[in-house]
Amino acid sequence: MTDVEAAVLTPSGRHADVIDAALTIFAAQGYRATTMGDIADALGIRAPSLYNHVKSKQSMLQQIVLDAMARNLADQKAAYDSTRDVTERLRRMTDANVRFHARSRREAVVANRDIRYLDEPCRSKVYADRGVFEMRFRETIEAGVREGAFDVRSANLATLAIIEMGVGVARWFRESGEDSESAIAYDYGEYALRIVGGRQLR
Amino acid sequence: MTDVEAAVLTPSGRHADVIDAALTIFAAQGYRATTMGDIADALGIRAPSLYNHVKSKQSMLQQIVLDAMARNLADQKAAYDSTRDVTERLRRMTDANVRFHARSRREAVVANRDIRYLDEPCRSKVYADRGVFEMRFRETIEAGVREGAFDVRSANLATLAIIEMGVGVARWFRESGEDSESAIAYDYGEYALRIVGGRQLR
DNA sequence: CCTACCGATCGGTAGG
DNA sequence: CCTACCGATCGGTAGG
Repeated sequence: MTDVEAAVLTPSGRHADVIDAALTIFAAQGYRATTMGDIADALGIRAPSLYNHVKSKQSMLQQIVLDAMARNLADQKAAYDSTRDVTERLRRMTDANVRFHARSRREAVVANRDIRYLDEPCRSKVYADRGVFEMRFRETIEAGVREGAFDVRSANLATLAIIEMGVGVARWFRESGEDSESAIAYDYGEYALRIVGGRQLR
Repeated sequence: MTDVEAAVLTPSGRHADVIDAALTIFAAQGYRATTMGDIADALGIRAPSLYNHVKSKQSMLQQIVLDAMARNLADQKAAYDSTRDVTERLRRMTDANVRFHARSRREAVVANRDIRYLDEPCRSKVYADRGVFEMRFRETIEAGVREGAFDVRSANLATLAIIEMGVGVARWFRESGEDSESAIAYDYGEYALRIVGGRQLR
């Protein structure tokens, strides 16, 4: 790397480095139990130096959670828009949710566990996003029941069960584990269709 | 209540009152964000007075989590031992897990979210208990696959999906909600059988 | 990016 | 069950 490249990359890249270190430590220890000193240690600097790159501890949490929620919602919307068949739509939304929780484990853990420490209006925004997220599953399952493609007593309960099993992936997934992200996403897509009583591939 | 009854009940009942107040506030705010002053406020006393009833903030967390884990494990074991039919066994264990997470919402939230703040050797004990808990599901599903009662690619993935959807109940269940504890327990029992490809009642 | 430091908060103890 | 208080920690600022 030339000096010019370093001069250009370092100022902009440093912010991302700080956020990434914060993300790792927030996920491992919890937001409230993480000190600015912990984050600084991970970067080999002193705590006050962090304030050259981020505004506050709270601002890091907000960036992490808002960005993660936006990505999960965008992936879900792409899955939703990719087909008009309810069976395929439910499978693809479940697949997207599982992949998000496998790829963005740290973000998912922090967003779910530390959402309560978000200052307003950020916290309300995240709850609202979550409502939209749930609604797309619920409406898809309700549509499937109306069309006769699915057979389940409560679309709401099925929605919550399908979402929660995907959220759980963030808690135990390891890159080095027995099942690949794709294997898990595929199987969980099948589970979702089984839960709602829909037709499956296998 | 007579004075004698009050004299007998108050000293022993006070410890339980403190734990219950701590449990409510731990669940709402998180262990690290809860101060001894918060718990004292809920009881109408001053923070130092709490130490007449409990040893420390940490000891309250340990009692709450250890007790909850023991109850969930005991309920699961009763379900496991109540039948030798794998289908009925899986249904009943799922039912017990859902009922635990609906009845002991606060305990479940604290146990799952704040387990990392448990001092050793308590933390290791809880992880070990969790291993036993998972193993009973895994073995039941594996047995069902061997017997031909279930049809699922990965017993491990099905185990995690079934457990996690039950854990999720603690996050949204309300006594006043649309579905009763029994309705949810029943439907989730069906979901579990559907996930593993087993026969269902409906 | 650093050192020095401030104001606030917290778990727990002393002593009654 | 209380008041008074201690030692430690923390997020953030000043000033360089």
